[in-house]
Amino acid sequence: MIVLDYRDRRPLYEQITGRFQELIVKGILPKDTQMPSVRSQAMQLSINPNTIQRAYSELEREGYIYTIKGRGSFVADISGLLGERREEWKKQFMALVEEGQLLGISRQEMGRLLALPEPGDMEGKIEDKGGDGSD
Amino acid sequence: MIVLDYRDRRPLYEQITGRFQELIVKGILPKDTQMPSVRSQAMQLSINPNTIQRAYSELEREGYIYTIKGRGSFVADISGLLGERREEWKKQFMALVEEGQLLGISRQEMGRLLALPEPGDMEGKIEDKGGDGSD
Amino acid sequence: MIVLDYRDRRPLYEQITGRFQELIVKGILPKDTQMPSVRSQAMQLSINPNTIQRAYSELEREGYIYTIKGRGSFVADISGLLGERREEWKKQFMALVEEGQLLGISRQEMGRLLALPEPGDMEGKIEDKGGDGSD
Amino acid sequence: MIVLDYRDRRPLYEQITGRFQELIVKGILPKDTQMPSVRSQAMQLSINPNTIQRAYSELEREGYIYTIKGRGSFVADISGLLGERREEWKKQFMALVEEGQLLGISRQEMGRLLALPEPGDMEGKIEDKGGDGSD
DNA sequence: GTGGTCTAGACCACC
DNA sequence: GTGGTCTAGACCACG
Repeated sequence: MIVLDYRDRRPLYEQITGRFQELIVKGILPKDTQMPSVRSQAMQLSINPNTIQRAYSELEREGYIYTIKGRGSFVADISGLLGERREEWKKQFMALVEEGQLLGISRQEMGRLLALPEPGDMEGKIEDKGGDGSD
Repeated sequence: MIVLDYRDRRPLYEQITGRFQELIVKGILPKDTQMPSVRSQAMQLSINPNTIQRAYSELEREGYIYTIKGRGSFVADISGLLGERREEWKKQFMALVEEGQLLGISRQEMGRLLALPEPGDMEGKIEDKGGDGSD
Repeated sequence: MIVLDYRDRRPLYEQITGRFQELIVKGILPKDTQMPSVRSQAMQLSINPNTIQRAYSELEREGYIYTIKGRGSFVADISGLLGERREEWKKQFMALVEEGQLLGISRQEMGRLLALPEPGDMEGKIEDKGGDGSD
Repeated sequence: MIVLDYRDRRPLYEQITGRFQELIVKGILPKDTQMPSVRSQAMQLSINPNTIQRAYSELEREGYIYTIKGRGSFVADISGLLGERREEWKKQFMALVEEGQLLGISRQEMGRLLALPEPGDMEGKIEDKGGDGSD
């Protein structure tokens, strides 16, 4: 379910939280689904349990999962949460847009930025990083 | 040069800084142009000199103008500043866009938000507000 | 037994659950007492049976009542439940108090907050009052 | 400035964030004061830098400090923040109080809880901690 | 030098 | 078994 990209400059824990958020928001992981245990997930990705722990802590702090000590972590009910979050996001977005205009960036230009694919999305492309999987 | 909008919910000093930023960024006020003195500007707008003072302080803090004691305030050289600012802004923008996608907001939807005029911008237009369209 | 307050901003079902919780906690409705049927209660309050249904579901989920299909709903044995709940509540309370102190709110100030009646509490008293003092 | 209490069951990083919050809220550490570096603070307390790192991350997330990479962490301007936080806190407090009343806990009883010294507060008295004033 | 991330391995409390 | 905390030590990017 989770794939790590070591070429991505974002930290691992952030890739993990992002991916799980996506799965939860899209409903692929429904409410109350048990998350993989910290240790099993760490083994499956061949990384340190602490990294998973950190990712899960973030997810819990942001309301995407809830934790019962000794039992595990579970997908939270985000139905109410999402609406609020989106409103909050829109406010921030509009504020940033206005600020950008003050810097002389036109809305048209912003539109072009939106159309851009995310950097790092087509990883293999030009340089390909050479040694990649060396470790 | 500056017009205040008392319907705007933003504080006056913010309207003023915003407007001056725009004028400076667009090159209408070129580098080293002398800014109107605090007192004259205050009189011209019929507001308290403290408000102008605060606006100028903000502008100076943000690097748009510089002040020589006893002489007045002048438009700063923003050629270098602007590039950095824009880069910084773009980073923030792209980060916010990605965050929005995680909340399930499509880039298309963001585009629509961009197309919308900011609220408060057209106050005169829609309701027509009586005679204000005159200017 | 139940009085609705349409001036209250809380949803009706929440007013109902709250009131029943009070009645059960205070022992006015002892263990195994049969609850009014959904339909009769709805009629008595002149509201939609779904609202009562939802209130009862909440009460059941929280352990205040239990339901026997085809027979009705009955007040549960809360003797054990209440102790746990209270302990849990006290933990939360003490945690919140400490957090408040970190924000610079003194315990004395908190005491004053306690002395205040909650807003909206007296609305019913003034006008309607009705049978509330009955027990 | 910071003293750790190993008898306290709270995690170390939480003791540290709490103590710094207090120092910042009380104004003992004014705005823009540089925080001790992660490594120096860790050495001074004889604990692992990761623990300090975690504490500082929390403080930054909560708006008490800001960080400039490669430069250090600094006390943030909390003047605006505090008011909002307190309002938010009061809402939570009043909600919890109401919930407590539903559980049959009187406001008087809550008042008594407020008067209680925090548990773990007196520990130092008995043993006196020995020679802590060393620095 | 600074903060930030990650690993490896340990111990605790909870259920 | 589960999550949560902590240590020790490493490497990175930034300035």
